[in-house]
Amino acid sequence: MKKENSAPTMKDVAREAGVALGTVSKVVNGLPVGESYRLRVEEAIRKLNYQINSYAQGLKANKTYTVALLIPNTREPFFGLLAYHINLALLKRHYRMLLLCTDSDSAQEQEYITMAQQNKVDGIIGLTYNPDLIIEENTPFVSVDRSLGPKIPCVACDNFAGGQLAAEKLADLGCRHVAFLRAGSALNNEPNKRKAGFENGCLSRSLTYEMKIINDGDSYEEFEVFLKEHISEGKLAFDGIFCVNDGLAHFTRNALSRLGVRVPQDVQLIGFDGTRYFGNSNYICSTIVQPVAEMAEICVELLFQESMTTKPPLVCLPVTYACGGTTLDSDFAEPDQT
Amino acid sequence: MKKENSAPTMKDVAREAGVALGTVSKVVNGLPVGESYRLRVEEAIRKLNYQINSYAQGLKANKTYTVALLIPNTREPFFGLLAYHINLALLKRHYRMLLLCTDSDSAQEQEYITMAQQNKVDGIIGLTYNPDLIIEENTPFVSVDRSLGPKIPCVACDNFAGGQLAAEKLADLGCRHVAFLRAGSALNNEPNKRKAGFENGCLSRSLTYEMKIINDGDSYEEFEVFLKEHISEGKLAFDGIFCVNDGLAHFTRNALSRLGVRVPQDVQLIGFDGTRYFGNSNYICSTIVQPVAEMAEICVELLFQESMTTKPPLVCLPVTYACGGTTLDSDFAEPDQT
DNA sequence: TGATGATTATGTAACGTTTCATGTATCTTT
DNA sequence: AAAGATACATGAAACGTTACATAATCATCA
Repeated sequence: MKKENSAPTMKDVAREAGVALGTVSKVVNGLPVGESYRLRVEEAIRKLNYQINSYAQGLKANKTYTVALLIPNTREPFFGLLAYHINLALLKRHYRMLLLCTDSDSAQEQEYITMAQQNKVDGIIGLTYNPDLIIEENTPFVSVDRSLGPKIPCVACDNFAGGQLAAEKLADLGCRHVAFLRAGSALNNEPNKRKAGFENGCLSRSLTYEMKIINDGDSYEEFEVFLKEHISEGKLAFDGIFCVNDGLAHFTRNALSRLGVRVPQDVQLIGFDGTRYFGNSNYICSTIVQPVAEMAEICVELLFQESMTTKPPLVCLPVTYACGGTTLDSDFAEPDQT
Repeated sequence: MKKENSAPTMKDVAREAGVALGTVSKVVNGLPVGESYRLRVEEAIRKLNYQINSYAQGLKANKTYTVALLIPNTREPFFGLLAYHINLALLKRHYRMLLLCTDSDSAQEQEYITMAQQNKVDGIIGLTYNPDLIIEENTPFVSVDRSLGPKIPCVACDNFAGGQLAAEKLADLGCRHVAFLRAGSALNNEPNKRKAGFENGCLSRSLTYEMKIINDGDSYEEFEVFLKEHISEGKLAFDGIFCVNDGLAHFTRNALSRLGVRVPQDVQLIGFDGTRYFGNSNYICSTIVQPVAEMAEICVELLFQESMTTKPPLVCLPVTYACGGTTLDSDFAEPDQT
């Protein structure tokens, strides 16, 4: 009767049930308690609609069952996909996830890392391309898609093999002269690996290729100009194009449509990432699929792994190819994982 | 010297600075404190690298500066976009966001609502199509895109006007006979409004139209069959198509490509949602754009608005049209907001 | 029956904050 | 110079939980 509108506490439950505070705690935590006591406490919990206060719990235990995810955004499909799978992997283990979209801003990233520490999160998973970020010593940290030095484990897909696979697929589909398009920060070394793998694949399959690479801040229009320059008498010089990610592939598809080039009839297009529109089908484009669900699982496992010594500095996962309507595949086989 | 590896507390700072506990608290919270004291405390904070423990703070204040977002996933572009903007709106106000992906599972949704209460979040923003969800009384709740009864405020875009706008745009672009495609749960009444608006627009602009509507669980293949049935002598019966969302529009585009129908040359395609691949350009398709950033802002404002009486039961925001390469627009004007 | 031991409930201290009543020092005022 | 007013530092109590030392209960056996 003392408190009017605030939520009931263990003390209230104890009074209601006529038992001691510690007994309620034991019941709530499933520790051994006499049967008659347990029943009375459970009855009182129901009656008062008691909910445990996990912040008091966290204060006492110095453990919060919360992990922070630092990611540029959830708006670009690949990031959204990754955030989703990391969220699932954490919730499965009864961990909560704090989302912190950084917009790839270094200052924001640093601020949010501090914020995460203040929240006493049990760990941080970060997707950041900022090389000189100060990572907290005593908070476990796992990096995704970008190596941040030998002390911090990194989870990524096999970007080199992915580039190679793209070249091989284009060769299998009958291409002879192909193009590689790439945009994005030079700081990020992953696209470089895709490029290297692609070049390697072209060489081994005797494909000739050209490249168009633009820097941060440059306009995508340059790609359209590049493509237009390679059209003569209504015909594109390439019969295959590999784009460094699905977003660029999508842009390229629209550009080709504007230029009157048909996809996949005139030119076949492969992207990278494996982003989709729905659950189990409908890839944005034919693409090299990153095993995002597995990457998320491994991130979480690595984060909770105690001994630093056994943590590998880099986990590199295999990629697969999937048809998404921008290539002339006869098989429309869908890979198993989302 | 007492504690070896645990983080420094206010008590440690007070001892280091030679002041009282309460003084440290005031300095940390920016309350008035004598200049000499402030300097000593700030020095001690730096020296010990003190970080406030926000869980102890939350316990004391019964306020956590945390909001939970319940959303089916962040993988589908529209949800990812919404999550991103809500995250931004909360972080801007120095609130943290707990992400809870529900996969539209009612049991999960209920479980996560309970979880959110236990975390003593200051409010919940939910995107759920579950009509019989038990919403906690004392935790502020705002619904997005779906009305959950008169007691819970809902934020949505003007779906009726959006459908109407789609019809008008197709008419402006020279279409005469168009189609409406729709999939998804019948529980969700928003697509129904889009349909009603579209029909209304077709009537007022003298467009003839056909519809293909499939139910939950039905295969998207049915749309492809429908389209195939409306092709005779290589020509599609429609010169314009309106899809209930961008995902379906994307599927339709691929299906048309398989059927040898060119987009936008042979048929113009408009989706709904305004999802993109990059920040400020590159819509997935020509589309009716939901003002997601504004919706997010209003959700957060409504959540923190004290008096229930002034809370409107439904906030309905205006939509715009944007070209995304699947229509024959002469103007490529981009709307202002992301 | 009374002592012994096993079992289990009890109640207090502690986690790191904030708040508030108390006390001390400095400054005005006449 | 003394007294009242002001300003501000102090330290204890409280938030809701867990853990541990203590106490109470009960059954067993000599």
